[in-house]
Amino acid sequence: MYIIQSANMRYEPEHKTRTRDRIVRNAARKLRAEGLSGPDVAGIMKASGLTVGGFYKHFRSKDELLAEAIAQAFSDSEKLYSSVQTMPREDRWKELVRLYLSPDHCDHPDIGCPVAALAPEIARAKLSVRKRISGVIKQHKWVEFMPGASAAERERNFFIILSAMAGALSIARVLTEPADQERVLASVRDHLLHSF
Amino acid sequence: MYIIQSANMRYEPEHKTRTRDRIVRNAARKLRAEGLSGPDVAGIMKASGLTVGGFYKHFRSKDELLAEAIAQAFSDSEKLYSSVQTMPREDRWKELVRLYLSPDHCDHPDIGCPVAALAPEIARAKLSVRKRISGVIKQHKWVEFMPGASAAERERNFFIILSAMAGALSIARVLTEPADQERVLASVRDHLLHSF
DNA sequence: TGTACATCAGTGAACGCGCGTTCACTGATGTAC
DNA sequence: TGTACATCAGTGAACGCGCGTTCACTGATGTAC
Repeated sequence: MYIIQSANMRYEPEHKTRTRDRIVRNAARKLRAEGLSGPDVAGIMKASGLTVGGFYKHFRSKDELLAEAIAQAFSDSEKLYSSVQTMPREDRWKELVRLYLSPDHCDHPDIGCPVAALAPEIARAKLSVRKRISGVIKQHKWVEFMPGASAAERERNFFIILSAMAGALSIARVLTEPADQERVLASVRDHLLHSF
Repeated sequence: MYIIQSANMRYEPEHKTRTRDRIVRNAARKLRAEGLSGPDVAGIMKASGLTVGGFYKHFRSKDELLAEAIAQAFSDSEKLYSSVQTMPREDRWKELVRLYLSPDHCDHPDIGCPVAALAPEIARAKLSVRKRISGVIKQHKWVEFMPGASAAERERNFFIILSAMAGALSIARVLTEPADQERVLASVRDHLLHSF
């Protein structure tokens, strides 16, 4: 047996990992802004302060990056509204609804919910990607602070609330008039806040 | 002034119009199945029984076709559930919800609702496309048989119901397990049917 | 009635550009001896 | 201490393929005279 000395590196040992992570995070943003077929490899590398050629030192293909970037977008957005953790338990989902259906979220898809930004495109992705994201959705962190007495009820309400919110945001983003966007967001917001 | 005789044509006068229409309808289906950047010009023409070269006798660019095909998808799907017209007025929206949130609709995006299939991609399209579709959504035929006493209330309920349905369908289509898909669809279906 | 010519939807090969991927190279840092 | 060589993240030019677009052509049908 040989012990591989991880010596002779001109960067710290975590350097490459951090670079890779930076590429994934930039891709996760670009995806939500431009869609699954929007960003190109050169652009993603440039946004990460690198040049094209180095890409394949980190990923086997663009597809491999996309799969990771989609998952990254979910884990970004799961944590996005961690501010609701400071509220009384039974009010958390209401604050989440208000934040999700805000004009601010509507205007910033790149750092927002990937369901609202990408769901139909993910539905058309390779089976392996859909499987991974199926798991992410079913284990979603938001489920735990949904309204409902049982776990089953909280899961049903999670599906209902996420569907309504993501649908509303997708539709609002199609509309060109800010006043129309707000009518959609407000209708769904009021409905959800009075429904549970 | 010259009177242009529309003589010397080897096809009936409506021939070219019908061909163009066929291309648009095929594109409208392919779009919903494969996304806005999915179908290629050659494939759309082939699906219409033609070859690539002829495309530019009908459209100035692929972009021009896409804009029309998106609008076509909306008008297809507006009429899709005309079967509900035979029901008592106040039950129509309920039947629409049942049909929209059916496994059948989930399995056939190509002939289904373009909001569920394309909304986030349309949101990223050119302003002219978004404007056109904004109009289509605000004038949507489904508004008239939504629950609600006033026009304003029916519009709010249209936004709520469409958001929830389109969101649910988009999410269900991401999920790989049919049983999970049905849990999402059923949760939202039950919620909507008991909410108004 | 026949011949020359115009029209035009449709054909399919060719062109050119964008973009994913490859590859020879760089330069900084390490080890061997 | 110095010289030769290995390692490896990153560079940027080049390659090649897919696809939107162009273009010369076809062939069926009409008109002119």
